[in-house]
Amino acid sequence: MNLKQLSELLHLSQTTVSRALNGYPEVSAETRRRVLEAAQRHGYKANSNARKLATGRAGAIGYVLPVGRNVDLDPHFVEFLAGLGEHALMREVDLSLTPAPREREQEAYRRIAASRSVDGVYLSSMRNDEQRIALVRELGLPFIAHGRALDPAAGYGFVDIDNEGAFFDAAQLLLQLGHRRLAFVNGDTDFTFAVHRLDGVKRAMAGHGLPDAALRHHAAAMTEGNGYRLAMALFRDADPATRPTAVLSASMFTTLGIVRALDQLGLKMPRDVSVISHDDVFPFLKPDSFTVPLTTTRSSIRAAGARICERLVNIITGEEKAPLGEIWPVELVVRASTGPAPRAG
Amino acid sequence: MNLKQLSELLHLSQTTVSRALNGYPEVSAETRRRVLEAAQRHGYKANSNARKLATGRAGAIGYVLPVGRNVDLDPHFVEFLAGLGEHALMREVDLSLTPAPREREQEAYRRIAASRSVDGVYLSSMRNDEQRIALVRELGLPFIAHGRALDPAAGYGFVDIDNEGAFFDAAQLLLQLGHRRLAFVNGDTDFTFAVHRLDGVKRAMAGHGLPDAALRHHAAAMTEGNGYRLAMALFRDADPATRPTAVLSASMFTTLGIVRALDQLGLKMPRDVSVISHDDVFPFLKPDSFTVPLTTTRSSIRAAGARICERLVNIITGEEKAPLGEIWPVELVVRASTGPAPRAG
DNA sequence: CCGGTTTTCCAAAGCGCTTTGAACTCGACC
DNA sequence: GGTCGAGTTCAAAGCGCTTTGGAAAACCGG
Repeated sequence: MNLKQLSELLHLSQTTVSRALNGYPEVSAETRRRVLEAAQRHGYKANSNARKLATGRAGAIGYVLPVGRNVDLDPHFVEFLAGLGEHALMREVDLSLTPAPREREQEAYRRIAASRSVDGVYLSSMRNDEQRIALVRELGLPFIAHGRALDPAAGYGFVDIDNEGAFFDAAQLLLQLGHRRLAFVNGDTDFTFAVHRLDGVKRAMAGHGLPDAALRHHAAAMTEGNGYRLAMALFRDADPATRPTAVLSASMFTTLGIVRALDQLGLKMPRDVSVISHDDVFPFLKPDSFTVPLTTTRSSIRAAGARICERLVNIITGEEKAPLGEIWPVELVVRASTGPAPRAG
Repeated sequence: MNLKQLSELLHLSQTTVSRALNGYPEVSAETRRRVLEAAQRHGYKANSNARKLATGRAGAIGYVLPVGRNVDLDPHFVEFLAGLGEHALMREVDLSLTPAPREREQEAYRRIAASRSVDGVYLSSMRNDEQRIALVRELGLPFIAHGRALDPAAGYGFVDIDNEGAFFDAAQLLLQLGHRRLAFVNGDTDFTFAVHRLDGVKRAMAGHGLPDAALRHHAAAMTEGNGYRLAMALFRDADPATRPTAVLSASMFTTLGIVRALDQLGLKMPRDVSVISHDDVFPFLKPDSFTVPLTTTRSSIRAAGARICERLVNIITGEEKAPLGEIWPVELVVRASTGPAPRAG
């Protein structure tokens, strides 16, 4: 059933039927009722491709999905997607994923832009050497970033969390508890979020007169295995008098590994080691259900997904005309994994 | 730049340019070269919506993304997506996600079908009372299922793993090791995979003369918290003479909780309790990096994603004309978490 | 050199929708 | 009675591509 058939059936023009369906005012109430009723009865739905062609709007937002043999999608992506999806539903937009390996990312964006298959895109996993912003700008593709580039010369829309502040607060708490030998199991510092977090920790340390070099810092992919390995390297065979007394962890997955290593080495939280983890709020893995409930810096990535979608749609429709950066505060939730530093000796 | 402009630029008709670009034979090598070169130079890309309208093909596969306040997307979805994406890239199809709450799922499929925004869909998380198969059939929407309905009257394409066999093998191993009191922390038995797994465990038990009632079976969402809670319920304050000596776990997340509970209760694997977990192969959480490496039933969900995409595209193009069920064997990987049952007493 | 292929190219007709510009109806108003 | 404006409806022109049904050009053997 297409528009032509429906309009013939109703003895009306396609114009009128189209307008009745799309809620334009210049059609009588009675006609609209008839049209709606007939459309309903015959299960008529406008062909989305025809509509897209005619209007120039795609009714979808895009994302370039990084794929490749050794690319692991962040598991938090699914939470982000859930948030995005919830809002997308309200605004009746679809989400179009274009898979692309990193080296063909540019090409993918160009294709998206030229083929007009989406109305806008969101960028995530912002890197230090971020190229995409200039690219999508050049392409005239409306966009919003989840996270931000290092370069503060922003002028584009983004939603980010206050990574610097979060890890400042976390480190600050540890320092106030008397810890002086801190370790930080960070994410890959090619990404800006990891850089910001490191900055936060350093700032807190500087505030207590500690040099950057006093921090045991490790950057790696945020997997359970890496958390375990790094914690083992830090604590196995380490002199209790010089080993770290507190660990900051960038994700619940690394924390999982860290906790496992501590367990195995017989180190107790918070007696021997205090631990603070970042928590993106992942329903399958909750910090308060750990044996020793974890102190965390908490920020819902799902909420971020919803907000990203909301703002991107607004940017596309023009409701948001001068996109700006938005930085969310992060809660520090103190639970049982943090405590006073063990007495020296 | 559109086709018309490009063709004028080349002093050729749109027909010829279109054909040159799309690899049709009726165009001279020289002309094709010129066209390709010009298209390249001016960055011409066919408008995807126009093309879709003209060809009737969408160049995308669809998925109805379950969303809602209390719906948690399975974290494995991201791995599945990675696999799907890898193949989608090769076949140059996009992935279109249509968010929908469960109660408006039907509507979403109808909309997808009527608006022809995708060429086919895949279904996942198959339920016992699966309605979607009949629906997409009625809608004439090409589809493939990840997993399968209970009803063996198949006749549709699916890719599933041998859940029954996997858990039969796992239970069998435990039984052969002398375990007689088994517990099974299963996933939600509204889903068929959980039912199949339970069947497998029961079959193995029956083979050893054990009644179904001898199994401590618990079905719940596969979260770390649930694993912990259920393991605690099984082992805390339990008489060592009657408590389970082995636990089967449906996912690495529940296993995480189970292991935590055992740790906390001072129970050692495999001395006090043997554990076998199902492992979907999640790079952020590996069974062989556990303190006690876990015996697992292993099957890559990423590989399944790739295969699903491959077959769905084939079904759409008609290369696969009589879609059939495909059931993958599951490896049983024996590591250190399983051992002989503790001596009675 | 000619009729018949084969190769190469083209004009025009869709695909199914939106939207412009015009027309038609009808009561109101002067 | 004529004009005006509001309220309805419509025909037709796109949107940018693919594809059908030729036609022109080039090639071929006889």
